[in-house]
Amino acid sequence: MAWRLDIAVQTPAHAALGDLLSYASPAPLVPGTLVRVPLGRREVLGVVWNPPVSLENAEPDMALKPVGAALDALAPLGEAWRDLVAFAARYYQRSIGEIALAALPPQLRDLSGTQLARRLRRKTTTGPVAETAEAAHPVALSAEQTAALARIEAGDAGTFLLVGSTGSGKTEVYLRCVADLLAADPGAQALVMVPEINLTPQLEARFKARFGDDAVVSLHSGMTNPQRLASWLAAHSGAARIVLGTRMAVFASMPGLKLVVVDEEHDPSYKQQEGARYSARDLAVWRGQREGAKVILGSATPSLESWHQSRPAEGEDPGGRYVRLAMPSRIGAGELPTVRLVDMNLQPPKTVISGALLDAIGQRIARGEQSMVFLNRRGYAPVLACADCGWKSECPHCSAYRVFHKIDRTLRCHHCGFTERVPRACPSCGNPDIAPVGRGTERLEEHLAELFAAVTRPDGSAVRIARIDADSTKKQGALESQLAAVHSGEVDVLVGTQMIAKGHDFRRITLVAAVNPDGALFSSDFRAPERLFGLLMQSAGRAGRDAAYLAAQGATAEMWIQTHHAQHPLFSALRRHDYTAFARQQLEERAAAGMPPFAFQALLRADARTQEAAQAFLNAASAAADALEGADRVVRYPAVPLAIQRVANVERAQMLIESPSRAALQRLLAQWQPLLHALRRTPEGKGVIRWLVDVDPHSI
DNA sequence: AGCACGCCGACT
DNA sequence: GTCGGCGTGCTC
Repeated sequence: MAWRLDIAVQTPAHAALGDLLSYASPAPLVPGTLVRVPLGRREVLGVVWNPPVSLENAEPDMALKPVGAALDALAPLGEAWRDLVAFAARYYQRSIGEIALAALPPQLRDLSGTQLARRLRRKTTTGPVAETAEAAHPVALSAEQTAALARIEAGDAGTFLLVGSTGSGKTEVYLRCVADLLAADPGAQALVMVPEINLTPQLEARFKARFGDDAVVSLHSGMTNPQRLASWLAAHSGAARIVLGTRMAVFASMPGLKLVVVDEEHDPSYKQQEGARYSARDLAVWRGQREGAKVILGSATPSLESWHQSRPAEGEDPGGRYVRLAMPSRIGAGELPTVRLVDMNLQPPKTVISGALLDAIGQRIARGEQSMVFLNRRGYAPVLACADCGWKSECPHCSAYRVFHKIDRTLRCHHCGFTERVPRACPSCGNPDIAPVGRGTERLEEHLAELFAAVTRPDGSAVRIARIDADSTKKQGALESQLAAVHSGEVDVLVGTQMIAKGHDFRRITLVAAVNPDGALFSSDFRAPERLFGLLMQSAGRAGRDAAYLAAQGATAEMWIQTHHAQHPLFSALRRHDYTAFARQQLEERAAAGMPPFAFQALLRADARTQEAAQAFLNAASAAADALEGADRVVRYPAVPLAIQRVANVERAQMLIESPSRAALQRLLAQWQPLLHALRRTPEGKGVIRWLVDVDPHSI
């Protein structure tokens, strides 16, 4: 008896291949089984997707290749997991195989069945969660935490938006929720996601302290392949009760999943920006509903989408898809910092740090407190320019300037990576006097060191300034050691990019300053204000996290913002720490303009050798869509170049597609896909290097 | 995506 | 005379 198996293999949806490939098998392998199959001249890993079909009476219309070895030491991937993958593939316009194989640990691809069996034997101890010292003596919950926890635990399932200010103890609610769940159900598993790899170690430490080392595994791209495989296997077998990870963890195989936590759910990192452009937060919500698991979305500044979808638990206004739970008070932390706006229009021209802010930082240094200065631009200066001829440090391959990095005297393109030594003189006119324009974290660090050269710490030693950004933390372990220096109090002033705004629990910082946040206020990206508000609120949350310390110091926590637009409503809401007012104002604007969350969007992007070719493809695609069913319910905007039009000598253009109905947008995209493939073979598709669809794009 | 086959420039 | 550039085409 022979069977036909439909198998998902890693082929992109771009190819002229069907989604699933069919193979012959002597055995009716069940869906979810991992198999090795021949594809062209190589052998690849695949997942049996559909129930086997008997070939008994079938005509041999196509010679099917036989499947290779099945990895039968491994339990087949469950139906819920396959549903999640299939949904993600459909929704984000990718092939099933692409999503499925990307969701599996890479090492599974080159491990033989026997090797795998050996790995599995090594660790499959499903035991009760260890009683750790911390678990035996949990901290008392506040009234707000108790209420939120009670509401989450009240029903069997549901999605909750936990709106808690920084320091309100959201993590403790997650921990309790997980603890109660695991105690009540010996087979239950919990998935906890954080936006960035950097945040996993501290979360892991906290969960392991509570639940023991064996109960917890991590899943993120910073791990080695063997580590990832081990974690994945532990999750898949149920041995790991808790999986912590970044967005990729949303696809972890967890047969007992009962709870999903998405911490800092508003964070843009949850949206994958390469390959399959999925939103791990949105998939987490879908997965929770599909599997009957509870989902907790946590944030101090929720995404406007989530806010809009949610309604208060005790409200007169029902109908939200998520239950909104508020935890406005900080626990063990001081009051939220006082927000001080510095109107830069009233400062002398070219002021970098206003006198008042300098004084405030200086006083803190003298008292032995720490300050954090935040500037979202790494490098020394964003541009190098010649005052004589007007030459600027443009990247020859991109429509962007190369950033001046003084440390190694290079000009570096942050888009394509092209790096050169800084020229001694202007390459255009020979003038030796070329100067940096604007400032990045490197220059700010240097500037602050000069300004505070004469200031001493309480013990009489010199001021210590540190910088944390993507450049300073490139080396393995660099971030950890730099953070440790801040925690130990060695550092007085910490300069950095948004990397330092997120999550880190600094106890002695009493002042946070954003020295130049204005860029996002008038950005062409309609989501920029939302991101800025979240980032500033999050940054503010770094100050005054330890009430006892503040009291001992007799200090108050402050958030300083230097701006040329002090009257902007964003800042007035920030000043009151009033997310609700900010959200209301933004949602009114969005509603009036028919933008998300009141509309649903997708982008069609094309990359080509020339801008004309890229746009020609998009225009042809748009014309082709006219004939599609339901096209009248979807608006297609004209093709435009991307904000950074050319990267690495590739011209980029995009077209926005929008509809008030998600279903209508989805229907159009599904029908469009085959037309787009076909278009590449036409004259309009000539010169197109690649095209892609981005559903629910984050930046436009 | 891989990985082939297939035609045109600088090297043993 | 070969090694190798990446341009089209195929993979159940």
